[in-house]
Amino acid sequence: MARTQGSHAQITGPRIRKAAQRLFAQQGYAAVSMRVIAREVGVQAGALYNYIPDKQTLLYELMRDHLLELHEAVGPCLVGPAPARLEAFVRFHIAFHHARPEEVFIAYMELRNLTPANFAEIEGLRRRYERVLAQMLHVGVREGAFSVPDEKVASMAIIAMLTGVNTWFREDGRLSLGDVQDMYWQMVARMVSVGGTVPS
Amino acid sequence: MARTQGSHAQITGPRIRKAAQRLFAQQGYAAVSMRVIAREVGVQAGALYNYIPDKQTLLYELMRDHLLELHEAVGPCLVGPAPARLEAFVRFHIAFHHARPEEVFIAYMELRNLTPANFAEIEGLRRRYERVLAQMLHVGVREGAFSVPDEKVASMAIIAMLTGVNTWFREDGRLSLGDVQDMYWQMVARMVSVGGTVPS
DNA sequence: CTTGGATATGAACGTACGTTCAGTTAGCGT
DNA sequence: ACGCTAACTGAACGTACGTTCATATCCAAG
Repeated sequence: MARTQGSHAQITGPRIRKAAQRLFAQQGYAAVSMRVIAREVGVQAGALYNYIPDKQTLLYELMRDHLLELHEAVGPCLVGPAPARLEAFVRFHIAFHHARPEEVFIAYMELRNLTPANFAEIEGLRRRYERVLAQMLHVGVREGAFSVPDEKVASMAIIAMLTGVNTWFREDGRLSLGDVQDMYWQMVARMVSVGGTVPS
Repeated sequence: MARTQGSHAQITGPRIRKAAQRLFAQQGYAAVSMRVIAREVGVQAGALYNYIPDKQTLLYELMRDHLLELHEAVGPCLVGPAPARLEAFVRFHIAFHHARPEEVFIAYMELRNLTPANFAEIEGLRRRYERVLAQMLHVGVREGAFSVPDEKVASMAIIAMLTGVNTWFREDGRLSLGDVQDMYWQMVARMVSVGGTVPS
């Protein structure tokens, strides 16, 4: 047998990526075999190599696509006065990451399974995103709207705290995502002293 | 050959754990074989089973010991007035985690490689630590020293932000660990409104 | 109806995995 | 001096790994 009924390339390709994404997030890159991904898609392992050069590239492209999408999506947060931009960023980061738990998980957990060259690329994209927030804080501080101990440290602190939402928030819990966005914005606003100076 | 010169059980046992810790942190549980751990210790793979029942238990015990040590070490932070307790907690969490990057990395990244029973145990210990901070905030809010949108959410936000230090802080960077502790305490203090009310 | 390329199969490659166990040695207590 | 046992070796178990490739089938275009 070969080429089973109704099979098409434009369907199999994306299905491989989706299956790999789900399995990598659930069990980890090293723990998921090509044969398991293939079974999930409904083909034999050999067929995967019509769509990807190897397992490593599959992981790399999942991460890269996620980060490129992140960069595109954060664009609209970069207009308006500093406090409004920061609020938009906080709400955006929470919503974007909540909508893509698998991509986020992989992008954070599987960095060490990348080859050095691929790691450098992904790390670069991640750093670029962190600089978006750092720059936002920098402008706000210069304008007198924000006050932080250190712009880079504050941006790392804020991103870590926002990304952390994914580890505990559940859709069916006592809080809605909107509630969580409100709370985190309130905490971040206080942290950077939006709307008033805090005594030392 | 058997039993090479100068080998002793009370040395080999801890060496296995140390080697596994380093390798798991560097390459991930699934990517590290028993043979590699054994080579690192200087024995054959079979000898490992004089000290551990299996690979899974080795991972579980590394995580459990780390979390138990964390619980013991946080004890001294639980005395004094609420703001002092919170400051002690912030400084403690940063210092404790900075001193144990491998243990921290494993405890966060390898949860999904635990069997369900082991996962439940580790998750319980992690939750208990989170409740330490949540309780601290609860008391502070009741006494009027703190103001947060939600005690549980704030505790998750603070822990995520503090743990995040491990992902970027380097000993040889422009900041000392003391600088970082100061900055994070300042940000956390503002976040929970220590020392003054912040306008909405 | 024929044909050719796209799409898949399934076997095979060499290597590695976690774990067990009979056998061998080293060093201690006596 | 010597036996005992803790400590370790090295081979073996069955299974799985990522990747390649000759082969087979399907479908669309002519």
